[in-house]
Amino acid sequence: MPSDFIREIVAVHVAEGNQVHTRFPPEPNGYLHIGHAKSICLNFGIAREFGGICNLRYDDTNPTKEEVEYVDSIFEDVRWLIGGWADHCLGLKPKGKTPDTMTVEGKSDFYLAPVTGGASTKVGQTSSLPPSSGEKVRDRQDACPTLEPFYASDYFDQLYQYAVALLKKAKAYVCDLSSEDMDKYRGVPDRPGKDSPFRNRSIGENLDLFTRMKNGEFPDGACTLRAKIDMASPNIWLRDPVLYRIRHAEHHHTGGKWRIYPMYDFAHCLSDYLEGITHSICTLEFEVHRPLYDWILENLDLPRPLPHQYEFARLSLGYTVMSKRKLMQLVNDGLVSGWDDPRMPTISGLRRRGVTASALRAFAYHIGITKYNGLTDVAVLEHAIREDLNQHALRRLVVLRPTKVVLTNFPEGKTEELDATNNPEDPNAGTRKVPFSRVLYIEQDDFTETPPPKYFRLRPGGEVRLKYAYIIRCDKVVKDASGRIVELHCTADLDSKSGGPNSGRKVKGTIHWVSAAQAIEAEVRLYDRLFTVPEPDAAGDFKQHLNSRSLEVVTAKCEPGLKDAKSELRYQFERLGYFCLDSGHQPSTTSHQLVFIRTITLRDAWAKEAQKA
RNA sequence: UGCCCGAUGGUGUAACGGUAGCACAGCAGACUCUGGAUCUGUUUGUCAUGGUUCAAAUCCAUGUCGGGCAGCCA
Repeated sequence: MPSDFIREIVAVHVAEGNQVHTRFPPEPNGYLHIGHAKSICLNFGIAREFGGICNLRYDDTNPTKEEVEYVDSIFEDVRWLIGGWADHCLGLKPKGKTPDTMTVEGKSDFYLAPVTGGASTKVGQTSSLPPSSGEKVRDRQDACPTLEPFYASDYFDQLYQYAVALLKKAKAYVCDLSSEDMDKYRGVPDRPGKDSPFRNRSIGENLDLFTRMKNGEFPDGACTLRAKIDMASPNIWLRDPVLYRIRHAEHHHTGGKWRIYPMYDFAHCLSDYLEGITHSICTLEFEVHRPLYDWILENLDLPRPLPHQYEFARLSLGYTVMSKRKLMQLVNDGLVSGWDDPRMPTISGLRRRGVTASALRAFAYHIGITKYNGLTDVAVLEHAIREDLNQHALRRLVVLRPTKVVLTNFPEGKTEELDATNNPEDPNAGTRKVPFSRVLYIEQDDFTETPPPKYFRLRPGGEVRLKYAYIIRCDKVVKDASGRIVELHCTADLDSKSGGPNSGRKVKGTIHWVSAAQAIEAEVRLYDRLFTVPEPDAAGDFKQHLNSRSLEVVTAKCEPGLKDAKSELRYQFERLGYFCLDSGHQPSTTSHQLVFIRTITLRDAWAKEAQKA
């Protein structure tokens, strides 16, 4: 079980006999990325470890930036990530439900209870491999018939009433200052601001003005509702922050009902309160907002226990960018194929790439939770991916860049069926048959006429074992007029067959191969990291550091059984890497029936050795 | 030059006044019909200076460096 400073706080809270209730509150203005995955694993992990619930809530208070496409993708990504791990902790609510009015300690109050979404969300997989990776939620009704995530926008009525309550206590006011003037009045961090000339309007006048704001009597920007705190505070966020602004805009969830929309600071703490959140966990940049979070709740004189905010460092990953703005730029500029491009650090991109949810969770576990802003080495992610895939991936023989081999002493027309292990890490995975015949393909890299030191693959006059088959010796290199290798003539040691009585003879190298007659072709997309430098957004335009070779497409020769490859399975093409079917692939885009994506290469000790030379 | 937060090997993290540990990466070796996996060994660290204490990564002070805050974004 992971341990960090936030879990320590939660543990104390639980030891005192309290329930834990967290929430994951994304704004639906883009796709979720691996940084969100860190937050999801934290919030749902805490709920899971301490017997609590974690609500999924859209923080949708800005209608001009949010879209239903993002609402849907977020729900899908969250369910995929926590599937088989924390479904039972997922807090949802009945469709269309808004907060109940209740009385606590003689005070009128609002509350919206969660329903744990486990069974009803149809994400019940327990394996680390998702049954339908990357399948879009095309029909929102279908995805979850009776339950849905929480929406901050479902609280607009209550939020409005809380604002009125503040107004009645003379703790807020309607301010007519333009945005530019407000900037001037705010002052700068080391100089106090000055009071707005509208700061001391009467309660009656404020109430009237706020009502008229709500009724849409003023244009965008004409005025705002502000908290009356302290224009001289050293904390900028306490200098009479804006609570409501006017936006004559259609909202993806509330439609045309509202002309005023609450700001994050006002909506977030109260949404937490409404849902009975105990620990409101966010990233470090909100640390300076915490006094405001507390101020709003405290000054409303609420009857139930108040939520508290805790902050941790967001994820920075080497060789990638994380901000939604930059990711959106990559999408909009056509630099990648979409939010789910396999090179994107988005959850949907990683999923399409073949990364499993359990690998992502393992990654989140390994990086930990602190308040230190560091840069996490991608090697940690890559290790988590390989470790997970190594356990589950089915081994298959595929040649990415073929060189033809003719076994001159093997009978023409003869085909043998050889036994091959499906997964040496998992005896239950069994074996399969692969055809072997006179003409084969091997990897171009597995033969050279000029072997460097320690090269122990095939060379003229040298021997290698063909995995699961025979030891062969290269007798002759056949070239065309331009000197390009056309084929290799080899002889097989027919006494060396794998599993046979005389198979014990050792040779230095073992290589993979595919029988030419039975081979099937597939398009294989070899993805590499998107950027060439560890910190693409450190300075200047991050797009300058795009890796021009982040995608290479080859036509590979595959063992015939791969025609039945399944998108929910993961494959290891032996000695090459981990691959999966492209779930985002549209059949019309290629002449090949099969399209594989390389999730990640195998660790390659030879590449390191070769580099030394 | 205001306020808030942070600093432990190359990287990320643990140690909660009492032996600085783990993971990744690196290096060396064993094993291997995947140069994968596995196994073994191993290099490298408490930002600085003072103070408190029998004892400080930990507490205090000062400094240095890094991050955040001046949207009617979240």
